[in-house]
Amino acid sequence: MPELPEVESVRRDLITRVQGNKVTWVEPLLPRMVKCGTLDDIVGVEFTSINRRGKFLFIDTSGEMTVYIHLRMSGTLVWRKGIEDNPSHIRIVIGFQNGRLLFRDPRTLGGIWINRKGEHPWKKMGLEPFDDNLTPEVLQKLLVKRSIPIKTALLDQGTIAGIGNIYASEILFDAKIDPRRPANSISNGELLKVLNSTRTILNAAIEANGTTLKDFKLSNGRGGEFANFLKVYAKKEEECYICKSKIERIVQSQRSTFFCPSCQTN
DNA sequence: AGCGGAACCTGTCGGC
DNA sequence: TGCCGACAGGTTCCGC
Repeated sequence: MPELPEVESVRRDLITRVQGNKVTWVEPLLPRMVKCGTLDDIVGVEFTSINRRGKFLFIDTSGEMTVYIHLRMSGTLVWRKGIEDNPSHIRIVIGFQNGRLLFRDPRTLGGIWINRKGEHPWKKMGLEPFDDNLTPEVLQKLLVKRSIPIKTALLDQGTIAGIGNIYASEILFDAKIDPRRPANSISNGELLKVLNSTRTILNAAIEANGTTLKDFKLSNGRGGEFANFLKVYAKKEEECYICKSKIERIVQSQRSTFFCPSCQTN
């Protein structure tokens, strides 16, 4: 479910809920979602800062451990301050004196890692989209041996961190590039367009608190507003707002891709 | 090394 | 109403 803008929105939201708070109790209702370490190791420590890398949230603590959270497809974090019953599909509970943070995840694909400081759970992670070191030249070097479609390459977290299925389609529409083109056929000038579109779209999506199509919610239960600004994603058979052609849906790497066959011809 | 496809899960929705 | 396949904001693993 959540891509970079959604995770970033969750991060900003969490700062207002749990930054500076001390964990007083934990409850791993679905233990297999604790991917590494044990929740017991964070009882008694303070959450000192809430950070993000790609689609991972990570929380620095006053103790020895860092808490990493990945929401995968259907994860959300829910804040409850009273003693009401939990909503459905709560897998992990992190309790504080003033409330509790609930990791809700119907599909149970998400996870939490309790790692020693500096030991992150990801193997390969590209530069952050807003990193000044991310240039067309860097991208070209990453893609030169890759014959997979550019859309699929954008989903690879080793290319640019944080892009997912919605924004990959939106970015390529904005850059006017055919999602089916081999990644290593994209010129430097076009990679600059991809980069600019990535930044424009992710920025706008963060400002809108992300995209809520169905499940995505912030800890207060509210969704993001960027669905109102999507140009192609989930718009099969609708008219392209620029040229009035019908938006098409194709499948690449077992995922939906949406694009305008007339605007994205290069 | 790079690629395609299956696997991991559960829920929902549309068609017949 | 009920069943069944398609589909869902993601990643990892396995064989070629």
